[in-house]
Amino acid sequence: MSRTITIKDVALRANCGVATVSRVLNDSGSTSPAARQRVWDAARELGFEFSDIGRALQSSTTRTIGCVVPSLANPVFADAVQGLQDRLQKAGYQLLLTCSNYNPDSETAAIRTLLAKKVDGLALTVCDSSDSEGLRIVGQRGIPCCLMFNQPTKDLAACFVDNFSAARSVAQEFAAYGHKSTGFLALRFGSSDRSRQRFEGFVSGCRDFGMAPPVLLEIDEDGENLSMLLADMLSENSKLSAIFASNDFLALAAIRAARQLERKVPDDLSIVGFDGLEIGVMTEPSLATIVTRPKLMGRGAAETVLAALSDNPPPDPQDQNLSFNFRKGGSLAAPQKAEKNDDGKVPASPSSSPTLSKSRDDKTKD
Amino acid sequence: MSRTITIKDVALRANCGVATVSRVLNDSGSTSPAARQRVWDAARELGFEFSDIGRALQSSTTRTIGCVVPSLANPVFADAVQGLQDRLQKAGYQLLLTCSNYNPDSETAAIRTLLAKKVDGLALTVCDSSDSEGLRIVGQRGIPCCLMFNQPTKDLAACFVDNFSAARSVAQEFAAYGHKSTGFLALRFGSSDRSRQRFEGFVSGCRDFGMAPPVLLEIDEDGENLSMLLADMLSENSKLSAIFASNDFLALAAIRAARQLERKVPDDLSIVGFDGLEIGVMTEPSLATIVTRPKLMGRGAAETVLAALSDNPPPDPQDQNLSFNFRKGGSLAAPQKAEKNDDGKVPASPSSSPTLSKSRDDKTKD
DNA sequence: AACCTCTTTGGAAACGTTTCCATAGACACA
DNA sequence: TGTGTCTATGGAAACGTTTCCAAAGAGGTT
Repeated sequence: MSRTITIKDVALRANCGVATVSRVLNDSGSTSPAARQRVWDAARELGFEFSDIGRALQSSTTRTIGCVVPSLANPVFADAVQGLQDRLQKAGYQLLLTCSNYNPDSETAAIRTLLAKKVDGLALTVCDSSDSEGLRIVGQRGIPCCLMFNQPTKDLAACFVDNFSAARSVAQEFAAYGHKSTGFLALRFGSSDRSRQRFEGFVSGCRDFGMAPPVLLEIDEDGENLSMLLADMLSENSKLSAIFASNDFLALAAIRAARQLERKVPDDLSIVGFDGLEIGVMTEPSLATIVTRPKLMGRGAAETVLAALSDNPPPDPQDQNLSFNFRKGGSLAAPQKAEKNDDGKVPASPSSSPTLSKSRDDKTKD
Repeated sequence: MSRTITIKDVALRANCGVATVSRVLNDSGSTSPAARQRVWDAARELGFEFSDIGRALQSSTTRTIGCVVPSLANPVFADAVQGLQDRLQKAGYQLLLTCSNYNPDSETAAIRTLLAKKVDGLALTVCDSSDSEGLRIVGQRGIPCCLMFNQPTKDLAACFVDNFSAARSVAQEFAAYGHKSTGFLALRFGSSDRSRQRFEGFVSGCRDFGMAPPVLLEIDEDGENLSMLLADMLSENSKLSAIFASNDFLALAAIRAARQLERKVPDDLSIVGFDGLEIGVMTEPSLATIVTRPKLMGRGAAETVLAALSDNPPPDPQDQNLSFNFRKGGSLAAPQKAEKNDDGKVPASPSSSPTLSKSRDDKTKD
């Protein structure tokens, strides 16, 4: 196993000093044609490649950007990372990637590690941007950093959607369809401030558009026994006719759970998600949702960080607040007013009947 | 903006040599309690953190693994990366991630860059493992490396599924349903050897199970105007009743395209995918496909590389050849316009339940 | 021939670690 | 007191670059 070839070896073979080798290979400083030729030959013959470690040490720059996202399993984050990496690559930067698994502690640890690795900048999605140990450290280090999905903070830029407003508009849609009693299916607020902001926006919307305050169901990321929790929620709130889930994955899981409970979507229960995953239009029923642009968030974060690194003015903060759209879908409809008002409780038959129904219809088109 | 704190600053403040600081903070060598205390205090007061660059240079180890995948937009790769990163993180390694966008040249460039960054190991999905410049370089460098999705090569381990056999089994399914004339929808072979292997397996299966050689439609990754291409394909091959797509994304796109062409799936056209994306069970029709375990591939690759790094024996190569299953789905049925089979038999739906188009989901979760 | 200027060059310092090595002091034992 | 064994310590080298600086030589102008 041959020792790794350094600039010194090249210098030796080319019969010159290391400084000359560096100058030739980096095309900097002035060098004679003869020397250039000798160095090139030597480098080629030895199969020399620069070591970025030596370079990094000397230049205190790694051309590396750190990234922390909750998970790659959710396409929303995968897309953002893709956008981020595309843009960074074009600018000659590499991506150091870590997943926090929605855990604030791993998040902090991850950020620490990235800083120790001397990344030149950071693009982060944190559990809670308003209270993050990691962000605090980043702040005092003064290293270029852009948030993704999180709202911006006092000192940190962000590429994001206005969760509050978007969630509010979902309430408006529900109201327009005639729903009165709704629920919010949330990722634990501790692991996703987006979830909390959406809840708050939704609550605000429910109030303003004349609906009852939504029932809150906070669940873990893994979506463990969502079906049972949902059953409880529904049986305890017999009039509940619509659910807003804090992301599309949860919404899809809720549809599945509802099916197991023999609640028809959207006839018995309307469901709306958040994110606008592509797949939502191919499911049955198709998923009504807030459409966002994760890839743009990634790219935007890259732009922001790159700008900071080259001392350019940051992109217009206005442009970083990405727009959203509501997408209609088969999972949202008017409530069927079959049931009685107050006392007529719907006999919920929870886990006792695990049998799958043959859902008829099939003809609902999207 | 304060200069970055080094071990020297700590030494100065703690009134000792740098060697002592290093020993204390790394808990190596022997040190007096008094010195320990002074160093700890100094380090805390200065907010000292080690620089991994200095360490890397000196130890010629970066605790960093490089990864190249075609794209993160396909959940198959996102999952694999997630599995990879999870495992690596546990072992204290970071992930340097690059996407090749299915382009052999970017792939090579990416590998070069990662090597320059002195990654300790690599986990790669390459366009064509049998002919890859990047792999050649990796080979001569002798750096620990494991492929993902690609079949293993003479000198490189891999976590993979046997594409040939899996594709063959799809042919078998088609034949069992009574299809005679089929097509294969492929990613350009130049950008995905998986696609080629699946095609070959499918061809082999078609031959052995008494079907005509499949019509091949090779398309670009972006799936540009698939609808038109598919239209041509179908009009030129009027008897074609089933299509095998080289991945689920393509299959889903094909279903959409078929819908635009007013060809009903599966009545007019059966479609089967490859990968087993979760979402396939929630679409309408649900997607028949080969189910694989991308996350396991990622984890397996991590295990392999980590083993090599710690001089442990590599995991049993047997275990790295991951199993696959065929998943039934609404997108696959017997050809409808029973142009009578040559032998006059009515094609019977194979296996248990002949019911069409109901996703029997839920139990397939792995 | 003396003096400038300009190009080309190599030595050496610096970047932040770890670790080898030599030394100094402490202590025990004869 | 001399000798030997330990522990604790700091200086310095090494890792692979880049870049500052001084010097050497070429060539031109007086």
